[in-house]
Amino acid sequence: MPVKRHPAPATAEHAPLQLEHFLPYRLSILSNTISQAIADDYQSRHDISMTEWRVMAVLARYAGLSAREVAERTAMDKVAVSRALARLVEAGRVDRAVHDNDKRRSVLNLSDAGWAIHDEVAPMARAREREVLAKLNAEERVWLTRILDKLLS
Amino acid sequence: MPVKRHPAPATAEHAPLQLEHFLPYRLSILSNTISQAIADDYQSRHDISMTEWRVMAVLARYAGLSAREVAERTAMDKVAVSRALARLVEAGRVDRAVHDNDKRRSVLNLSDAGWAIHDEVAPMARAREREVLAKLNAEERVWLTRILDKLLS
DNA sequence: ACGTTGTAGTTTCATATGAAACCATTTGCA
DNA sequence: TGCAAATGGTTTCATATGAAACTACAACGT
Repeated sequence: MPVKRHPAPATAEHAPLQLEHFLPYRLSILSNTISQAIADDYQSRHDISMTEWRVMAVLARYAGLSAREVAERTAMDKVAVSRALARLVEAGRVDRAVHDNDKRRSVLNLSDAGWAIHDEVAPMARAREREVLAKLNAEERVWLTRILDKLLS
Repeated sequence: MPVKRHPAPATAEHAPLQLEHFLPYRLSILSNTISQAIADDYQSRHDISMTEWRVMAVLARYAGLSAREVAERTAMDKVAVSRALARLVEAGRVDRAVHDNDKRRSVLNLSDAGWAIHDEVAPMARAREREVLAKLNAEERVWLTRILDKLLS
C-alpha cells in the first residue's frame, strides 16, 4: 500500500459519495448559483425577496390565481406564499380581491406597480438564463431540454 | 382579438416568463425534489438536518478538513457550517481536534458513530440518484454528465 | 519584540422559515 | 335544513438562517 497523500482520501472500505460526480449535489450547486445570481439582480434594485419574486413571476404568467394555486405553481408552501403575498399587497405590488363564488379564496393580480417591476426584472432573468445556456452548443441545449422534460415528468 | 379563456394568460405586452420552460425554475424544482427525497430518507431514521448531512458527506470524502474547507466544499456559508459542526460534535458524530501548526484551525473527522450513520445513509442517497437516472436512457445520461460538467465549470 | 493586518471560527441579532393550530367558509350528506 | 368534514388562508411558535461583530491566533513588516 502506498504512503497516504496530503488531502487524505477517506478509507476505501466506507465507500463515501464522490460528491463531484453525484447528481443531486451537482444539481443543487448549479441551481443555487443561478437562482442567486438572478436574486442579486433584483435585490440590488428593489427590496424583493426570492419568494416574493417567484410569486410575482407566477402571477405575471397566470392572472387571477388563488394563493393555493400560487403555492402549487411555485412549489412553495402555503405559509411562505401567504407571507410573501402579505408583503406584496402591503407594498402595492399585488392586488387582492375576494372570489365571487367562494369568499375563502383570493383572486390575485399584479398591480401596475407590480407589472412595472416585473417588466424590469423579467428581462434580467432571461439574460441570466442566456448566459448559462451560452456555455452550451445548440445540440447540448436540445438534449438538456429533453432530459429535464423527462426528469421532471 | 379573441375572447379571453378561462385560466387567463397574462396580457402579451408584458412578456411574462414562461416558467415551465425557464431553465432556472426547472432546475430549482428538480434539485429541491431530489434533495428533499434524500433528506426524508435520513431524517426518518436519524435526527440529522440537511446541512449536517452535507457536512458529514464531505468529511467522509475528505478526512481532516478544517471548517472553512468544509464550507468551501459544501458551498454553505461558514456560520451554517460552524453550527452544523457544533451539533455533530455534540452528538458524537464528528471528532474535532486542533491543527498542530495552527491553533485556529480545527481538524475534522467522522467518528465511528458518524461513519456508521454515513454507511447507512450513503447507499440510500445513491439509490435515490439511481431512481432519478433510471428515467433516462444511456445516451441521455452521458449527455447529462457532459452538460453539467460544462455548466459547472 | 511589537504592532498591524489577515484568517479561522463563534456569537449576536434580526429575519426567514415550516409545522401545527387556528378561523372562516364551503361542501357533502343524513 | 343542519351538521360533520374539507378547504383557503392566517397566526403562532419554535427553529433555521445570514450579516456583521467579535475572539483568538497567525503572518508580516519594521
